[in-house]
Amino acid sequence: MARGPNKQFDVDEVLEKAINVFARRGYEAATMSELLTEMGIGKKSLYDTFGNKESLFFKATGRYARLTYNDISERLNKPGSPLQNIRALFTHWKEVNGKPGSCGCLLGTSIADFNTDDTDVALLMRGHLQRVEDLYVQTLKRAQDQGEIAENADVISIARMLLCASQGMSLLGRVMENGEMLSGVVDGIFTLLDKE
Amino acid sequence: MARGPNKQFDVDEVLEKAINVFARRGYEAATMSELLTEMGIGKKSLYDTFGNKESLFFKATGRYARLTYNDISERLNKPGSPLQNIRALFTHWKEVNGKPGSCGCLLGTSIADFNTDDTDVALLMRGHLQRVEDLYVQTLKRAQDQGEIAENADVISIARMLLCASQGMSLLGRVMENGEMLSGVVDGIFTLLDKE
DNA sequence: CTATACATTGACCGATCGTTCTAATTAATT
DNA sequence: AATTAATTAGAACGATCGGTCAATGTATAG
Repeated sequence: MARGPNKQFDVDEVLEKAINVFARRGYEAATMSELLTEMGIGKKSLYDTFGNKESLFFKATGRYARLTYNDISERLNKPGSPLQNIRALFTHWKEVNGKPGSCGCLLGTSIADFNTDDTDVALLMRGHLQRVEDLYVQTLKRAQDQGEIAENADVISIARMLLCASQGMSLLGRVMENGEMLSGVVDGIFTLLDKE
Repeated sequence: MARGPNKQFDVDEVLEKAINVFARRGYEAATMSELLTEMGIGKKSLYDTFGNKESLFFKATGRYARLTYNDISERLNKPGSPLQNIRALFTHWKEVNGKPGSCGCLLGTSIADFNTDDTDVALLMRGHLQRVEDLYVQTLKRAQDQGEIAENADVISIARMLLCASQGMSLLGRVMENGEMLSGVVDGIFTLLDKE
């Protein structure tokens, strides 16, 4: 009950909790009561700090996109084989999304859930997807330089296929109870990609 | 205002309208008023015929799954090259999902939106995905028989990859305004698959 | 010490949600 | 002609939604 002139909670920390709720329940289904309980802060604090629900969602997706991009970037830019880095990334996602109760990618589920007509959220998502696509392109080009895939391979198309598959994986992970399906997906991609 | 003892509307026809609303807005965001307006029937008729919102959604997804399965089956079982049939199917989806304002696959968006914890809807979705996977497997096996892909190719994994990619496509189609991205996805898949 | 900024709880708001129900109406059946 | 099944519009329901506000308390800054 009242803690003085400094915020008594870490903004990023409670935003992380909000991300979890939105990812698990979806934008519409997530109620403010749920968010409040999970975030563990007062109603007034929430509205003062994050604005209304849509604004909170925008901040949550923004943070999620930033963190996700950094994570992908780090994993793809590890030293060694670029192609193996891609494979390791997808294997990582297979494990994360294959767990029972996995919620998938907040951005992916939000594309389906949030009305993306022409709001800021839609722009945020397009920008994120574009940047991740670029990460794949750069990595695939390095794979070309190292002779891992064919010189004349269409890296942009392959990058887009990877982007698409990653979203599909997080979606399928939500509904399939065992990770078997996702293992197959990754195998399917790389039995093909390894032949390049 | 009152039309006698026979239903004055075609059940499947208004269910089709409901499918559109759910696909466009998502389960939670779609309100009964919206559904009523779009379906063009009275409130009592709706509740008498379809039960409550969840039951209506279940019937809508059921019909959608059935129609989708039949469409896929028909396209994959056309005479000629099985591999080309798969490619034609994905090219078709590229065009459908690439259109501005496309809503994507009702089942895909519902996976993200509807709470799939352990309801009938989740079972319906798993069953549908499994059946479509089987369609791909059968088609890929025929492609093997005809020497279109390698004898030792892991057709189950490739089938799962295709299933995953198709869901990713319908998701990306919702948020990307131009079909360029999806064209790349299809090209990416088949530049790889053609090498098998 | 005083003032200020931030916190908390909880009551409260109007709007809308999904749903039920009543009343009136119509057309086919018997 | 009477009955029955299906329709419609619309009133009304309690619940819950997102959001606001007032009252109160507390730690820091000057």
